[in-house]
Amino acid sequence: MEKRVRVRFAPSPTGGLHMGGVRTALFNYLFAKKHGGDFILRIEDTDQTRFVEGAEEYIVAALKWCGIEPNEGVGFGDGPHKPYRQSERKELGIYKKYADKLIASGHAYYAFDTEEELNDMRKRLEAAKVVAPQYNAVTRQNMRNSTTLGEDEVKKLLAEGVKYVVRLKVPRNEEIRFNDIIRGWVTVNSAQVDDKVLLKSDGMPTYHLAHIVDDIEMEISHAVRGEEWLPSAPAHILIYRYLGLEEQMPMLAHLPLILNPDGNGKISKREARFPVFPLSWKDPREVMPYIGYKESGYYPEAFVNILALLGWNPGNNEEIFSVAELAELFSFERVHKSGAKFDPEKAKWFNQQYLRKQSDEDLAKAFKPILKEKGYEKEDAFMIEFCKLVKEKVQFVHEFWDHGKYIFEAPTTYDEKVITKKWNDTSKALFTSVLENFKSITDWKMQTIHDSFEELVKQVGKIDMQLLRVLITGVAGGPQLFDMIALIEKDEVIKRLETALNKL
RNA sequence: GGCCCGUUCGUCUAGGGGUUAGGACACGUCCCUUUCACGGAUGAAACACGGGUUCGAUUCCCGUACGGGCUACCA
Repeated sequence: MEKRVRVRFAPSPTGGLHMGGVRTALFNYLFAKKHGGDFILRIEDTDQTRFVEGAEEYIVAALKWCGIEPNEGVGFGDGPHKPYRQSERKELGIYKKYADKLIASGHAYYAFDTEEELNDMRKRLEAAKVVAPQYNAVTRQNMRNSTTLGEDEVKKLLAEGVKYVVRLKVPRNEEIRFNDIIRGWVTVNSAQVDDKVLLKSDGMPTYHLAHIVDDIEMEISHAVRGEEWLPSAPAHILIYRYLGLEEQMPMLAHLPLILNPDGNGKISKREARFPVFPLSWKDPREVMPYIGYKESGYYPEAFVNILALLGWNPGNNEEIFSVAELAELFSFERVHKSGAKFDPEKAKWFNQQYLRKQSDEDLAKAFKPILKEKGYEKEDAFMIEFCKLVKEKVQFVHEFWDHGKYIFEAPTTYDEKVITKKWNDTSKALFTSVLENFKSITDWKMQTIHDSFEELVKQVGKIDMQLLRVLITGVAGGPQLFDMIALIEKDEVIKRLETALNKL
């Protein structure tokens, strides 16, 4: 029988969750949805030295904003496998049990080496031109551990409470093969794998032990994680094997990385000239907060859509997908092997697509507080009409201001290019007649203004529309001219025309 | 350095033994609009290189180059 699909997103709370992490969470979520399975949030807080205040809360909030909510785990309700925080699970003795089992079966051992001794070992190996110094089948023979020390000595050290770690006893030369859903068969020789620390001297498990124990105990069916874990996967295979759990081992899927748009390498929060966090993140160790996608004006649906198409696509030419559609379409077979450079320009385009789907009413509602900040308040009908007029020019709601502020504010300067090119001796008389014409209009509606203007043109000849636009708004471009004039309202238009005629 | 993974327009990608190698973003031109944008049309733009295998390779295999990841009592 097929195992029930149970996947997990298992970040460590060492900082804000960035877009790479969100994408990993997303792919887990989509896979779970697709197969009617479970999606779990597990917090891997086994490194006490790297714990960052607020990180866990941030992870939960970010997932909520993105709409990719786990149905089990920290912040989303306990399931049958609680607790979901590894520090709490450690207190329950869960990991030690497994470590002891490995020691008992001879697949792990105690190591008493101090930091200095480890450093000395590396220095010695480097001096001897060993290419990759590591604690392994060869070097462990010269170190202080339970494979070299006598049984009595080990017992004595343990009884004395001497600090120790538990290391995995990796064989000297053995082919390790595993089948990655995305990458296919990967083969590594165990000589490349070091004797990984399983239990640290503070009693905490390392990632290597903890995630395996938890994946087994939480009945995880697929371990979906970033490519950076590929090199340590062989060690993980060994742990499952030595625990006698190879049969229950989750399927492995290593996701390609999201790379920097310029230059290369993994996306880094420091260098990026675009947001890397879903929500703004204030690191307690740093002064400046990092602005997020949310604060930059992105819709969560757009953000998720962008992420989904980084390293995956459905195989057709479509690009706009809701989360539900993505869940329907998703499969690991269509996930790439190679990393994807993130393109901030295309990200904006995605947001624009989602903005256009919004109703004028919703856009008006969203823009209202921004306008208020600028010092203007207008009734709803006005706002809706305004958004309708300007929406096709913007990618973000806050851009309504940049592209439409002249509707609220009279111009202080006039587009020089247009004025130099088009303003001449006859202009003043011409636009004075426009002013008079406008003054005579009683029914200030787009069609009426337009018709009246047409009549005037018949009498006085061609009037430059762009010049008219510049006199009223100061800028050369903008939305449909007569729609805009109607929106600005009669008194204001007349006032602006008078001012312009005086100034020019 | 070593190991692992990868490589189709600038970027995201489709495709896959025989194609005019398709789409999207960005860019150019034109049309629409008495403006800008939207929209439409169109252009420029790619199979990293070298060897095989094959009647035929961008597609399969092997090398090389390049890129990335890992190389901690971090995840």
